[in-house]
Amino acid sequence: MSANPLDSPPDRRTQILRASMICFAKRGFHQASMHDISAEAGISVGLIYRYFENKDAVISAMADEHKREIHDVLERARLAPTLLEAFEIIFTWDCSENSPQIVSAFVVDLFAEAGRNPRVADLVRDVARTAMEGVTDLIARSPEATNLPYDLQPCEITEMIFAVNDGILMRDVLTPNRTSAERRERQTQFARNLWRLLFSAKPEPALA
Amino acid sequence: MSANPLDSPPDRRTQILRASMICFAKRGFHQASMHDISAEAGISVGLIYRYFENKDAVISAMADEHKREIHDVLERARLAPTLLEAFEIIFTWDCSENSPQIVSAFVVDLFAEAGRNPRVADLVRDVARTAMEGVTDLIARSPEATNLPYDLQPCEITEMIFAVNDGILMRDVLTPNRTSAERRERQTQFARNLWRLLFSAKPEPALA
Amino acid sequence: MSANPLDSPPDRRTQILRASMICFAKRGFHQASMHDISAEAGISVGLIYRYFENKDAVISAMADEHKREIHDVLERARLAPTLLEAFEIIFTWDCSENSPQIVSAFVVDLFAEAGRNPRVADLVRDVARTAMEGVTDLIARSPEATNLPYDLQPCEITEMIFAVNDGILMRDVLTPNRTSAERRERQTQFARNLWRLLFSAKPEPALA
Amino acid sequence: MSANPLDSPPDRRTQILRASMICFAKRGFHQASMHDISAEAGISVGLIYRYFENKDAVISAMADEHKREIHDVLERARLAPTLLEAFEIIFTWDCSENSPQIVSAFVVDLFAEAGRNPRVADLVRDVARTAMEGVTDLIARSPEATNLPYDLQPCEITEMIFAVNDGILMRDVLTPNRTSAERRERQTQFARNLWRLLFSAKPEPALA
DNA sequence: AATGAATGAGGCTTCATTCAT
DNA sequence: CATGAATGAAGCCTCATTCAT
Repeated sequence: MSANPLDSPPDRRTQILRASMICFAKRGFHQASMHDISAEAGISVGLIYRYFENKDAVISAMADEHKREIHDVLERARLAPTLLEAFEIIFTWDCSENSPQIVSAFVVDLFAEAGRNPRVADLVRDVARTAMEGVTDLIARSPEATNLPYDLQPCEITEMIFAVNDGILMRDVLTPNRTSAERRERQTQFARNLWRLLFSAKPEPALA
Repeated sequence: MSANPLDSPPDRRTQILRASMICFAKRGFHQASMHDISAEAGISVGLIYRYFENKDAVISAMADEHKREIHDVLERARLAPTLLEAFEIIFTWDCSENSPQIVSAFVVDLFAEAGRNPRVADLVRDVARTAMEGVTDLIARSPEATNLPYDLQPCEITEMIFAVNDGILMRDVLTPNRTSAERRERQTQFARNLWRLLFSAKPEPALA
Repeated sequence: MSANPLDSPPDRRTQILRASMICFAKRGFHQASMHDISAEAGISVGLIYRYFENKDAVISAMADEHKREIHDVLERARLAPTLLEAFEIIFTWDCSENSPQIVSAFVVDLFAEAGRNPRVADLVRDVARTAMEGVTDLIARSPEATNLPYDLQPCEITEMIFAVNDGILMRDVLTPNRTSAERRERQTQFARNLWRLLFSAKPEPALA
Repeated sequence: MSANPLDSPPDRRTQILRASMICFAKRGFHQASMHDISAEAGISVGLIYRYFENKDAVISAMADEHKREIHDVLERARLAPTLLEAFEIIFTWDCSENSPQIVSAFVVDLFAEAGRNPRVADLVRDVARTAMEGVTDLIARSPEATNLPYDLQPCEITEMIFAVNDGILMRDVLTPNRTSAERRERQTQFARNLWRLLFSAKPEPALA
């Protein structure tokens, strides 16, 4: 087809996973057919099976991708100069893509699938655990958290953060028309509000 | 089977919806077959079609049930003597059933479905809007919220509450073995922590 | 379709197995598609799965039918007045059907399948063992066999009989155009020849 | 892979056919995939198509091989000093290979295939006819058969021989664990027994 | 009101075959 | 000569839905 070495073996796996993400977000794991995926990827159905053993393997690979992405986000959050900025990175992790609603739809489906498919459940649990450990550590090492408000345990704070974060994501499937920028703006606001509630003794004068 | 007029048509609709809830939680909307539901309900497949036009109608009816349940919860929350107690009612609304993991699995799937099925999306959005209005009103009328912390808007507070609430629920699918009591305990704690963050200038001396 | 109680529930299982026999003989177990079978039976594909778990189960059921048929043949042979007549019954067991080539094609495929499918192999082995025990017993109790020729063991005689019988059947797939009567005639001749070789000290004056 | 001219094209056809024999015996003609064959032969799928037009051509070529082998066996039988030895050669033709069960599984499948594939049927029929002519001739020219027992025609004797021979082979698929030596021993015994029944007026004193 | 046999479209997967390299 | 990525038709099986009883 093309002799361009840049796309010659266009990394089929990635190509298929990208198409799968779109289809899964649009129709759900089990409503998306292998034909949907192949059409979205612009390849034949059979070719998918050269790269994935079966449909479940595609789902698992997507979960793996998700895991990797969350790890990247955590890494970036760790490098942030302030805890507030780390919060902002974490709360907007799904807004870098062109179509953020794809990410939220996918993740909600991923959790739904985790409720039934043990292989997926293990993966998602693993992601959740690692992410929480990372954030707990982040907080523990940050100056803002030297004297935590009230008697909240660090892990309680982390749980609160992730609950808010996942709750936003879950509700996002209800407003699919928000642009990436709007979403980012909104989620940044959540990050700041939560940060203030948690670490700020007094209201900030002028942040937003 | 039975000619006993007391249980003869024991509200078939409810019977079917109850069975559907179990099947949907166990396998997901689209993985649960009509046969699964009929078997769980102990009736024949054909009978379901006498009460519901098709499978989608069952899903919509379940969403309706959910709407009604959330309305009940809000009503109970409205009657609570204090805002903290209202919080506790809201945060533990899914813990009254015998098998709370059924509720969380169902709701996560409901949101996932809302991302694709406009009919379901409208319903869930409507539930969400009504619930948020109710809670915003609850807060506005409560003495604790006379002077809100920082510069948070009432609707921002409500969004935070629902984000936390939905986030907990979403993550609950990962820990299916928690008992109803454990879940209730945990979610009550979230309610209290969030309440303190939002409305308490100082740490409470002895609440738990 | 029909209110005739004789065919009202036309014993779907039997109907499916009869169609399967035809399809399997015509195309082989694995070349015959479920669609072929359903078309031959005049029903839909899905209906087959109400009576058989999957295609393998159909094959196994056919093997079971075969087992039952062989048992019947043995029973009839046991009741025969003379050993020669028993031989004739055994050697022509596959000639009662309208289309005897169907039986031979099926059985050869059954043995081929037995070479790979352990479940089928067990069944066929079981049939073979039972049949040989029956024939060995038949011979042992027959007057013709009081003094066996040479030093042949009863089981060696039985093995010879079954080898000849199966060999005829195997070669029959090469001459599919023989009528049932021709086949019966031919196989009867084999029975008589083998009987004479085994039990007759001298040539029979006028049998054929 | 290798530039060594000695093994570079190590008679690809033979290599492919040898691999096919193994795969066909193991899984049957139609269950064995071209990929199975290529893997067994240690080459790529595409290469098979350089030597064979399609899968059917491989099957036909295997049938051809079979024909050639049977011709060889007949030739060797013809050169045997006595008819009994000729019998023994014929009855053990499939025992020279390392894995005799491969041969029997293959031949049973070949006959099954002959029942459907006319091209294969013609080939197998041709083999059968030639072989029978050869053996009939062998018997006609042998001193043992000067005065045949009873009133058996030479061709009837030949048919009996081949029936026994094929019957043994067919049943062999049920006992796949016999060694080559055991199989040879057993089939030699059949040869002797049949020989005695056919040509020996009296039991042999001490042959086995 | 209730059953469950029956249908057939559609999903997942395999595999013979081709072809660019 | 040799590879193996790619295709797409076809096979097995499921399941929402209907309908005669």
